[in-house]
Amino acid sequence: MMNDFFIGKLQEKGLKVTPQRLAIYDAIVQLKNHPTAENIIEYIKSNHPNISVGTVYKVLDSLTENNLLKKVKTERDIMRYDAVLSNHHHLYCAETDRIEDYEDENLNELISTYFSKNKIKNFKIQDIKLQLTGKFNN
Amino acid sequence: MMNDFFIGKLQEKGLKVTPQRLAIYDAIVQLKNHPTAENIIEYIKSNHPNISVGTVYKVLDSLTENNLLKKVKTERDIMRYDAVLSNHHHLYCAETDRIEDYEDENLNELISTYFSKNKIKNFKIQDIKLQLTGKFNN
DNA sequence: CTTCTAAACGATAATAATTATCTTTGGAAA
DNA sequence: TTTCCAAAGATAATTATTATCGTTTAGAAG
Repeated sequence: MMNDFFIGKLQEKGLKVTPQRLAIYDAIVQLKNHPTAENIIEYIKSNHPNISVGTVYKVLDSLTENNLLKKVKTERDIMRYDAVLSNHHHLYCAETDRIEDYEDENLNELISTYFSKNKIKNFKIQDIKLQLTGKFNN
Repeated sequence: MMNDFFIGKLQEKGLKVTPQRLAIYDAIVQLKNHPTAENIIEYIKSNHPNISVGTVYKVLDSLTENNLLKKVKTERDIMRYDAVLSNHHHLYCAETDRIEDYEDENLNELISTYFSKNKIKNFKIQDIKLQLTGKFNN
């Protein structure tokens, strides 16, 4: 089951497995479009009517700190969250604020090969992320 | 002179050339590290003690709308601004929040060639931006 | 050089997202 | 069962940003 991975990760990090954490994580997985805190609250409201806004932010924060989630930043000043942890890039439409994950091993290969041949002076790369801005056809 | 370019751009866009706009633009150019609105206000306070916070935000907004500035987003929820308009990428250190511009025509070439051969289905690319996270050596 | 007017500014209030504080709770461990 | 602490809930506070609105000013026109 999907959540077994997440439960395992929580335990591995010494974080308690709580209904709130499960619900929030599940919401991010279900809400494909890299939801905001507000989206998440809205989504889980039916099952968890009493969840506190502060709790959602705290959970998002601790999960991010523990690398169980990633923050996604856009042009707007609202933080969004991503449950996909594998190395991937983002397709972003500025008009609709839609974000989709884009995985491309060949591209990663190409870029990291490039940088292994062309070092940047005074900078040690830890992560390379591509933001592809444009328009979705559907 | 540096500002002639900017003044020309303002006029071209039908925007009035005001001391505030000149000061704000100059601040962003001088403050190398992609300043926040607050950084800018702090910087120009000596010459323009009476500048209003709202004005700074409005100027940043209209200059961004008119493509005289670019917004730069980081993990943090503070917007930062960039006066360099040529196509470039960013080197970003999450620890120090330092951001440097990174221009690399060969890399741009490499990536755009890749995407002209490998189209993304359902997505039309308008802009490709690389966020290189890591550490500066100085 | 004056006049005129929309654009821009300054001051201030308002909003929205996020964070902090403080109390309560629930479940693991003694 | 009692103790203990991480985590949740409620609420207040903060922070960046936006909106409002009266006043000023850039710059075109006379």
